[in-house]
Amino acid sequence: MIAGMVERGESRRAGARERARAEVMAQIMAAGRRELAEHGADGLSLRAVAREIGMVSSAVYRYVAGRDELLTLLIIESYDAVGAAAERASARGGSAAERFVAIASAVREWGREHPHEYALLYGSPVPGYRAPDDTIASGTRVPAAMIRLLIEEYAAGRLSVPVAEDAPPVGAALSAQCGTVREFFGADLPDELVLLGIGAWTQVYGLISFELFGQLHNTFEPADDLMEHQFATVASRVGI
Amino acid sequence: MIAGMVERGESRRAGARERARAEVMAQIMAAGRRELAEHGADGLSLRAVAREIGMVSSAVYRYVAGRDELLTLLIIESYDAVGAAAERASARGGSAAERFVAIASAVREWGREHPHEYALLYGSPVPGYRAPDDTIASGTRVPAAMIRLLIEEYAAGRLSVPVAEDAPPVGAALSAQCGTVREFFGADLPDELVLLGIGAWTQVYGLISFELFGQLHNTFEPADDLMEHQFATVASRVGI
DNA sequence: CGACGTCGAGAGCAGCGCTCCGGATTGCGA
DNA sequence: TCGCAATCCGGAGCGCTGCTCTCGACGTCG
Repeated sequence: MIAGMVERGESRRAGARERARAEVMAQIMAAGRRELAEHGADGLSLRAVAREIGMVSSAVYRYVAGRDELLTLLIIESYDAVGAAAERASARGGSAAERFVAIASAVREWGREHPHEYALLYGSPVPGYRAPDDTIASGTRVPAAMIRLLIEEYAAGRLSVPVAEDAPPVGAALSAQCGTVREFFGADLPDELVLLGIGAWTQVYGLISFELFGQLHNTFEPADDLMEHQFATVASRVGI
Repeated sequence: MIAGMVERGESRRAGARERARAEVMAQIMAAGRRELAEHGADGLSLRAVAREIGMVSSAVYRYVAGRDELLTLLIIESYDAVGAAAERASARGGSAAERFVAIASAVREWGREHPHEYALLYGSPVPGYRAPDDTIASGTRVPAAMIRLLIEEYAAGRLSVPVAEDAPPVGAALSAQCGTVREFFGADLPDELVLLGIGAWTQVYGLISFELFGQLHNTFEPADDLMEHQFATVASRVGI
């Protein structure tokens, strides 16, 4: 048996057992992904996952601590998926404004293709469930792509700090919080531009969420034109 | 018995039975509100509601068709509550900018006090649950308060249509959708200002949701300063 | 006063998350 | 190579959920 495995090139050091375990784990994740996509976070049933991969429910607990942990794993996976989509969109090039719109559109597109996952990431947090810190690293990829855009433009001198006299002042506490963001990126970006970026991201998020959560029903639906217009407006407001 | 009721001024036409029914219904709603506030939408259990009012679960079905209907009733109630809060804030007077910030702050405050209700209204829609049209009337009260502000300012001639040459054009389809909004209010408001209002509301919603849904964790928390700054920024951007 | 309609209680079904236990299988070291 | 120990899977079971059905009791109205 072991000889056969070695013959097939399966490293004995890797451990056939670990391989099997990894495979089952992958099956669980895949089934969980399917269940999540079809029935949503609330409908994600560990028993259904077990059924789908031909296991009894208690066996799944050997791999996953519980429903919440499976949900967390899927959240991280989804954060990375939408983050990667945003980064790909940004990397496609073009003017800064075009890249910003591309990022926003990519997030929207991903959300339309994975509404349940989007809801899991950006909708109301599942009650009784506190997102562990593991997720925040993956969760910042989308806004990071936007901020990075501003950083690049600012570094290239193509972005000027808005000096509107009626702009609200930035207090010390708020400035310190902006510093946290700046520190995270290890780059220079004035408070005003950090806040401009936050405002842009929150508006994009608000627009996409309104569409996906059905708040635009009976008014701006289909929302393609609205999104295109608003994304462009935000981009021009940012000054890129 | 009936005589006694009549003596106490209880109209016989109203029916003692109907009175009792209304009272039980009120108890169900109150218990549902408590459960919702404490355990969230997912934790809202019809059995727990029944238990709380000293009934067996099946009896509750005489009053409510099911869990979804109870949720819908609570949604409408909550929409009206936050809508009323926004309208009160707007009615407190002040400059247009002050009133706008007051509306946004009122919504934020309401959300902080009723996080589960806010999530139910503006978070991911409960899977498998389609919001009936009953809710949309109540659901538009908050954005309506904001749009109404713009309408008043525009009617008073204190608001000019932004004519930035780099502003994205408004296509025919989008303009028609803006017309729907205009028609709803029965007032005059250029497309550009409608879209400006939509943008303002989506950004305010995005900001509040980010705070309440924990997306600002480890960065802009506490978020009071950020909110104050961003709300003011949005107000000044709208031109009020 | 009687019949009808309403109401609450109870039992029951299927599903859920999760735990515990027993038997089978696997892998590693003696 | 053999045996022990770790690992793993299946089954049973607990308490919870939403929802349905039936039955007895009661109020309401003709």
